[in-house]
Amino acid sequence: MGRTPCCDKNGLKKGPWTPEEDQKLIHYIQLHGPGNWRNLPKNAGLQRCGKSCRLRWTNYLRPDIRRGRFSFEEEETIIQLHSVLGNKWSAIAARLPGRTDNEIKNYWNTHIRKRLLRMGIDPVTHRPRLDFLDLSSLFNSTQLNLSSLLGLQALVNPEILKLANSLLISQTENPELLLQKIQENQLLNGQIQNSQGPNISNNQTSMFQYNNQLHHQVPEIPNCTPNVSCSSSHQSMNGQIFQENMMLPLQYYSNYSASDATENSTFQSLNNSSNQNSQNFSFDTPLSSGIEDEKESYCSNFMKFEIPESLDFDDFM
DNA sequence: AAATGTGGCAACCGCCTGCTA
DNA sequence: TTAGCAGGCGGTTGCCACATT
Repeated sequence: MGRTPCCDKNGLKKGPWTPEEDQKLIHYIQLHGPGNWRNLPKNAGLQRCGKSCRLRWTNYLRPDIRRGRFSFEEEETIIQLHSVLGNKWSAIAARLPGRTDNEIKNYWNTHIRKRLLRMGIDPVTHRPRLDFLDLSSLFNSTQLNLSSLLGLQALVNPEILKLANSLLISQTENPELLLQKIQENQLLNGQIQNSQGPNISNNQTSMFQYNNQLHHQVPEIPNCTPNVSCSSSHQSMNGQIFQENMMLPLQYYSNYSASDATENSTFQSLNNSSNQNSQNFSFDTPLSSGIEDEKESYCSNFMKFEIPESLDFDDFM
């Protein structure tokens, strides 16, 4: 069965919408409501196809659309939902009030996806990409003492491991439950925001305080990207277990913010946080360096993958 | 100042799904 | 049961603004 075009394209306008066209569409929908997109252009006096009108309305003109940069919480939610739903942009958008699937899709492709790649995280699987990591630097680094590295496992916050584990289980066994948890998390974030005012930096600070603890607990390994921490797992090494152990806990994702403004506010927040407790956090790169460098350094600081204690490095070689 | 490169985003394309007759 | 249709969806394109050379 051949798919017939939604409208006769002859004589219909394409390309960017003019303010006049927008006004016509808004006026018509205000009077008659959305729907019946096939007949809408004719009735509204628009030389557009119905599909174009629907897209223009749902992606741009709808009054409940939230314009502007994505908040930190929104970015975090997108990443969490994408790890469960994949490229189901409409499903993700349904859980982000005021955001359209198109907007989220664009934002993912232009900001989040690239950043995950730069961090060595596969944006499809949400797992670290070994092919992106310069593992040789791990072995060639004269400053990396492998035995002491493996001894770090006791320093990893067990709560992080617990959360990562529950996330992994939820993701693989019960995606719906994970979605529910994410929604609960969103509600909680909203409550925190409401109780603390509209400034998201409060929430960011609380989140980063936790990361700061992590950062404090796991000593830096200079000249080693990514930095490596050890899992408390005592499972024997095999491909599957290793891969699952390599699933990143959510905290690692939350260490960046994709929009420039949010990045700046994030770093301000971090900076303030570190000022309040200077022993709790320190940048590898001085804050006087470029923002981009800060971001890279900042991201790499948190690329702390879990490596099973029994990992045999010969398997890699 | 001009040419070129790059990133972001609105909009389009074509396939899929579900409803209806 | 099946054909036809409208609406929805994800992938892709192309334009424009800004950055860089």
